[in-house]
Amino acid sequence: MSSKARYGLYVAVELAKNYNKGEYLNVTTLSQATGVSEKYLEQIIALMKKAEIVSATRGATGGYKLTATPEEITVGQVLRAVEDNLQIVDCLHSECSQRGKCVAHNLWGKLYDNINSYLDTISLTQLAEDKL
Amino acid sequence: MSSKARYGLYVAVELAKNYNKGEYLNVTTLSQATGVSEKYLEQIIALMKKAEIVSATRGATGGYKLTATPEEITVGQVLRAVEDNLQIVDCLHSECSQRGKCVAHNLWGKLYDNINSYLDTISLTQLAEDKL
DNA sequence: AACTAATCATAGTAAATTAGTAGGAATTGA
DNA sequence: TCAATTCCTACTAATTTACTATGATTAGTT
Repeated sequence: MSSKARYGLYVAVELAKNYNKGEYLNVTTLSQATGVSEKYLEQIIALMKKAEIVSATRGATGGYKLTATPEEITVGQVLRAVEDNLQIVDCLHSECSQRGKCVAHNLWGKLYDNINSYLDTISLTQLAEDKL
Repeated sequence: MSSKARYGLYVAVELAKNYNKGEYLNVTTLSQATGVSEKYLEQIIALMKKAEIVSATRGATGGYKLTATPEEITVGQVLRAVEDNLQIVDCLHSECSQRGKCVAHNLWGKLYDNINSYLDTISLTQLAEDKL
């Protein structure tokens, strides 16, 4: 797992903690809470936004919030949004010249399913409360 | 997963196919069977040997064979031997200054356990016969 | 004893990836 | 209009990956 995965979880947990307030948290606040630079967080949050885990408002008073409750959003959603390597190998979800010939290919597919079904059992609430 | 993981599985499957003959396969044979260079395979097999999945004899007529039956050896054993990244993050099994403070750390541990317990249900025989 | 075929050990390297930094455009509330 | 914010994209140093290369060591054969 890359630093993006870890930082993505930090951001998600921070937004989860503040979810009931209904406010948008800006990147400066998130940077202070997580200890990650604002500029790097922007890039990571952009991926989460693309995956529709967070929504944003721009301009003054802008910021980010979760698009669903922390009970509904899973660790799997966050990691798939942020971590390219979660797909195990590049050829798994693109075309692969060895498809069918490579003994590993099907294994990677099954492993991917296994990992994701586990990660999707864990909500942000569970992660935040360390109830794994 | 790196190329070492894939090639490690190729080698393991090839040795599994020839297990009943009881012979040692040399790296030239394995290279031809897998399409991977001899020199790169040597390095990968060295890791498998260190993990006691394969044994070797040197000198003329030397080569490699599995240390147990293909039914007994699991895909998990091979991948742990060969793939550093299987441990998800470096800090998981070494000292980590953030231990306890980092919400991700425990998750990585649970994920690691989950992945390995899955991979350890799959034998080389199953992999070779594509019965996942 | 010499020869040959093999493993074993380790150094080196080009390409790709990671983990950021940096600059500035676009947006929006006051 | 101004100021605070997100959004977009280019750049870069350090690390990792995926090998290649060289040579020492070992052991069966002649």
